[in-house]
This record gives sequence, structure tokens and C-alpha cells, in this order.
Amino acid sequence: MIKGIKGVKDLLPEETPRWRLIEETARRWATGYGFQEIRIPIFEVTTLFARSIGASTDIVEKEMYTFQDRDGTSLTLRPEGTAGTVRAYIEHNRAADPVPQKYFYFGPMFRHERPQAGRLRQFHQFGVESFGIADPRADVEVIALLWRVLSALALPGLTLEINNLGDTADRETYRPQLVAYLKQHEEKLCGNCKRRIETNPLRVLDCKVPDCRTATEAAPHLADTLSEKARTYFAGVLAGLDAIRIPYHLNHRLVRGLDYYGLTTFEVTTTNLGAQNAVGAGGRYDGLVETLGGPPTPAVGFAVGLERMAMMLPDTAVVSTPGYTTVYVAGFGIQGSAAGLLSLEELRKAGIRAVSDFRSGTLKAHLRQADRLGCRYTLIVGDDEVVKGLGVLRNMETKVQLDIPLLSLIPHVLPLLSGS
RNA sequence: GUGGGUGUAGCUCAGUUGGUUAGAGCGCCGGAUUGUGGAUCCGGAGGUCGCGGGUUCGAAACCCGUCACUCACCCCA
Repeated sequence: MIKGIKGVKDLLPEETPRWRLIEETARRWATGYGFQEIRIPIFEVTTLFARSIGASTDIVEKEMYTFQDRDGTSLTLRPEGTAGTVRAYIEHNRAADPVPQKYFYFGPMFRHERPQAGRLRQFHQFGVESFGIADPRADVEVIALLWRVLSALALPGLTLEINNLGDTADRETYRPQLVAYLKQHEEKLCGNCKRRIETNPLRVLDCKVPDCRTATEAAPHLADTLSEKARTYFAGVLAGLDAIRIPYHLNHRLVRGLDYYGLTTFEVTTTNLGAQNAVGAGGRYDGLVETLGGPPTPAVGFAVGLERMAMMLPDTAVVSTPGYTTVYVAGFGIQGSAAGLLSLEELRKAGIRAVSDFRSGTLKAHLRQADRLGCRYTLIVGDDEVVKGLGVLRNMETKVQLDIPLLSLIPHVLPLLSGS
């Protein structure tokens, strides 16, 4: 048997309603905030991701699905959505458009990791990117949208954490201070963090190992080395969040895994996701557009994991689709089968939801299927009915049956359906 | 990449110190009702016991290997 690829899941019909609810909620709110949908390819040239995400990040170092095109070009299945969106923004010169460039997207992302609860190799994100606005209100707008979408879905146990990473220069001054501190306390750190002192010292602050946390309690804070400009900007973001009543927690340890973030960075976590706790995250990335060859362009965005939202979404949130009136057509017998097929098509052409099960050869089997499918009515068309030219419309709840002329089916059926 | 757990019917799972024909519940199909659903009763179909070796008179069970799923580490959505 050919099986699906490890970490790549099928979404069966039983699960798609909860996904539709999530997608429709996200799309509605994003549109309401003035974002427009963009659809970008799921693969790009490898250098796009290497340059934007950061060559020394885990994603680029060991998690990308990379392969050669026939001409030898290195291509990669997208591990996230921002790089491609930025590429499209530059390529189509959207900076020249005077209208605010605020995009949202849905789609699959690919990372070669060992799957576990809440983590897949093909997973799906809803993301948002806001280009060209260097104003704290742009950050606030993006964070508010994220928070409103998650709140609208009534996802439990959410916390919004936010931090100020400062600009590149700020981090350059801070880094040696932190490294000096970490080297003094190196013995207390876990093996991973010892290595991180050289590779990614900021990441040590975000380590979950309790000893590492206590060891870094007294570490110098990035906040103390921030420039006046970065501070006032961040203060503006917080003031905006306060004004519109978005609850947040300052977390000076919050560091994101992608290189392009600066200034505002945020993450929404939950306690309901197994070992995983991030539902969605984002931040400001003012340098990225330029890095990728575009004009200097401030930008903010976020991405949320649809699988993670789906896991947390309470079952009660997914209401069973409101009882559409469906007519089951039970055509059986030699002539009845043929006449039934005709009636089925007539109903469908008239916009009436109609189904049948062609495996069923007896009326009993047909009625059983009609029942299982939850159909409100069954149109019985056996050989006897064909002879008389009258089908029998059975109300499955009341068991009341009416004769309906098969030749003028729709005018007779339609009033019954709208009346019920 | 590293570690733990689990692989028996479509699904959820039993299966005794290794013993003969591998079971149950649910689901499915049929009958009771020769043309009327759900409930009940009766009957039926459905299995390479993940795969490959080994031990044994005999393996679903024990040993080795392997694969898959899963949880966790790492990292992240």
C-alpha cells in the first residue's frame, strides 16, 4: 500500500468543517482590517529563503525541503510565508502603489522535522504582512488582528507576549554584554546554551531549562541598551495596545527564531498544545525588503498555525451545518432506476440539494441510506410509480407521503421544500 | 538527528506460563418485512496478528533486525 509521507496529513471530510470555520473567521477579520488576499507559490529559489530567514537558523540549516530543478537550479518548498510575500511585493513593484500594501495568505508550509503533537512536515499557516508603514499603529493593527481572530474562535488559555528587540545597532551593542555575562555563568547553563553563547546568545534567554532561566535572571536586559528611538517606538506600540484593550505580557526573554525580526516581536502561546506552546507569532522586519533587493521598506507581520488552532478549537464551536433540506431519490427496478436518475438531475438543476446511493437496489436499502444521510425527504421512484407517472415524496420525519407527477416534479416539490 | 511508547477485523480493543480453528463491541451486508428507514432479534462477510529472520514439536505471544505510527528532546506555527 502506498502511504502518505511522514508528517504529511490528510484532512478527511469529518474535519474540514472545523478548518473552514477557522479559515472563514481569519479571512473575515483580515478583510475587516483592510488586508487583501495574496496567493504565492509554494516553492521558490532556495536563496530567497536562505537570505531572508538567516543562513544559520535551524530552518535553513537542516529543515528545508530542497531539490534541484532540471536545469540544476536549487529550489525549496517554502518553510514560511513572509519571504515569498516580500519577493512578490518587490517583483511587482507594489511599493509604487499608493494604497497601503497589506496582504494576508493561507497555505501549506514545509519543514523537515520529526513530527510530534502540533508539529508536522507539511503544516498550514494563516499569515499577514503589512508593508510600508513605519508607525506603531501598524504593529498594533497587526497584533490586534491576530488577537481578534484567536479570540473570535474562543481558543482557550491564550497569552500574548511581546518584546522589543531594538534595531540592529542596539543588538550589536547588547550582544557583547550578554556574552560576557553568560561566559561568567557558563557552568550553570545546559549544554545547548553553552553552544549558543557563540552561535545565538539571545536564544539563551528563551531557554526552557529551569537552571538556565535562574542563571540568566540577573543577565543584562536588552531593554537597557536600546536607543531612544527604539524605546519610544515600542512605547507607542504598547500605548496603542492599551488604548484598544489588547491584553499583553512583556517578556524581555522573547526571541524569535528568524533572523529578520527587529523592534516589535510577539508571540501568542497557549497551555493546550502538548509540548508545543506557540499558536502564532510575528514581529517587525524593517530590513528584509531591502535585503532582498527592494527599496527600504518598513514591514510588520505574523503567522499562525492552522493545525494548532484546529487542535485547540472547542468542538462546540463547530456547529453542524444547518439542516439543509436534502431530497434523497430512491430509484429502483428497471424503469424506476432510469426515472430516478432523471428526477435526481431535475432536482439538482432546479437548485435543490439531492442525493442518491446507486449501490442500493431495494427500497429498504434506499431508505436506510436516506436516513443515514439525514435527508428530509425521499422521492420514491419504483417501477409502479413509473407506470402511474407519479413519484412518492416521503417526509422522513412525519412519514407522510404525497404523490408527485414525475413530469412536473419541480413545481410540485419546490413549494413543499420552502414551506418546511 | 536522539530517546521512550505502541503496532491483532473498517474503528476501539481482548487474547492466560508459548498449545490446536485468533475473539468481542461498534460498524458493514443480508433476513425476519416477496416495495417502506431508525428499535429488536437472527444470520453473514471481513485478518499476510506491521514486515523479515531466529528459537521451538508448536509463536499473535519469546529473541534479533527492520518499518510505520506516536509522544518527547531539539526547534518552531
